[in-house]
Amino acid sequence: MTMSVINVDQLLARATHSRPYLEAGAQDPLQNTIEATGETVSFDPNEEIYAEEDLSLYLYKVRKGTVRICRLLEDGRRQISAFLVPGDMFGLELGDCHSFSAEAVEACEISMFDRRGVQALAQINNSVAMRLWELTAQSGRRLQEHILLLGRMTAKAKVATFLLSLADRIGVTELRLAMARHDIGDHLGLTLETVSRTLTQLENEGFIRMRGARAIDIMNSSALKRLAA
Amino acid sequence: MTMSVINVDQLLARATHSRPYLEAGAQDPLQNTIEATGETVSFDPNEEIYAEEDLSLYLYKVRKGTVRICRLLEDGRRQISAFLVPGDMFGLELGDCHSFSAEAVEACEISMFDRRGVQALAQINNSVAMRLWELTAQSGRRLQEHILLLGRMTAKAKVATFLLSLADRIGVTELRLAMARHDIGDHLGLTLETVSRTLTQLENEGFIRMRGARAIDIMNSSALKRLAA
DNA sequence: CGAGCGTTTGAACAGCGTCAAAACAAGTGG
DNA sequence: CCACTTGTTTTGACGCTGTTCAAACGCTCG
Repeated sequence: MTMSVINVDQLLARATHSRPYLEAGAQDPLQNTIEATGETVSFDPNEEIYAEEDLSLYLYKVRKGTVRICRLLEDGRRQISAFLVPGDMFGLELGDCHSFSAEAVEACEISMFDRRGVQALAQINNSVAMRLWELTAQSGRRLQEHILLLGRMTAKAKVATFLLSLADRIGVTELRLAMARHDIGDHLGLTLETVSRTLTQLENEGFIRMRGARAIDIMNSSALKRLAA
Repeated sequence: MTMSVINVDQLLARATHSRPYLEAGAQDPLQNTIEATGETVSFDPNEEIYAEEDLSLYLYKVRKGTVRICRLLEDGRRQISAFLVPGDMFGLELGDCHSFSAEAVEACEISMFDRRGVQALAQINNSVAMRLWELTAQSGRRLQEHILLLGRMTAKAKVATFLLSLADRIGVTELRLAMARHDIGDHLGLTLETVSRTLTQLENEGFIRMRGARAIDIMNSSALKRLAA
């Protein structure tokens, strides 16, 4: 990974300039001001973007590829709280340190914005502050949904929900999974073996079709939804 | 439950007045401006504060008692994503509708603030906007921790973690549980029977002592922490 | 072609859920 | 003050879902 650091003053300057434009009705001030300053950086598969306890220096946006947000326990257990796909932002946390790590699942391109610059911008530009809140609130809602899944669903319902939400977020029913069974298991609170068994079961029952382990076609979306409930 | 509605203009007026004060270094603008306008309301045990899909009209703060945030599935399964204790705020969500319901676990006193007023205030007062973001970010971090618990912990570790976090948030090692075994189970992704069995097991092993079902003393906090990990 | 992962599949096991009953607590009315 | 009711908690027996351990299979890439 290589990158050049973004200048805070530059950010603030852009913010000031963009103000009249924003007041004229721009939809996403964060898009318009900050994103333009972001430096896009490449990460290799399984490369760490930041670790737990790392200083929180940047706000990130996925351009290409898939990112996982993880917590690790000493004995090797891992929980992936979310997968992020192009368009998703991450890295915005309370305090100066990350409480979770972020890793590239596959080769990724990720835009990085100076966190302090963004926060300074939020101080003077209310639309930016509101947008930051929206981002955080949206991720909160997803976490709530995931809590329901982890706490109250069977393996079958978990996998079905996972496939559907992935299809929904990407916008296609022919999925190419970027992540290994192991990653899916650590996301759904299952072992990789259970994920594998459940997928073959879903295939045998006609809900999905697999063209190789990573390419999954959803054959009957509404029937899958019934499983997921 | 009875209450009088809060006036938006009143809120905005207070916000304007409080500005010089805030700029002089107030710690929590939300505290100083909005909270002063809140109407405190009483709820009975198990009374619903708001339902899923209800219009999101207020921002709430727990004064006394305990609140649970729930999701329900058609077949009766329930997931409690959080318990809230005095000092916690809730009800702040993306969009105009709630995606979760909130219920009083025991008799509660809760302050309510007009949501639109708060948001209007956030538009003109940046400290308020930042505070709203902090609230959301903090609840997000708790949700992440809970995801780790649900996905990767055994029943024993779940219950141990629950007791410790409750003790930590209340600030005492002699707990009086406001909620039933059933509520705890729906929070930890367990059945009420498993919660009960696990508690008696923890008592037999000397980690806790029970003086009646709802009064639990943590005898060995550091040993309990080791279980929780 | 062979080495190294990732995936699938199998068999045995265990943790937790389910069902059922009993013990307990708290409130109600006689 | 006691009998009765209702809801919560505990305890037991049993079974199922998902884990663990192990082996075979199949990609992908030197």
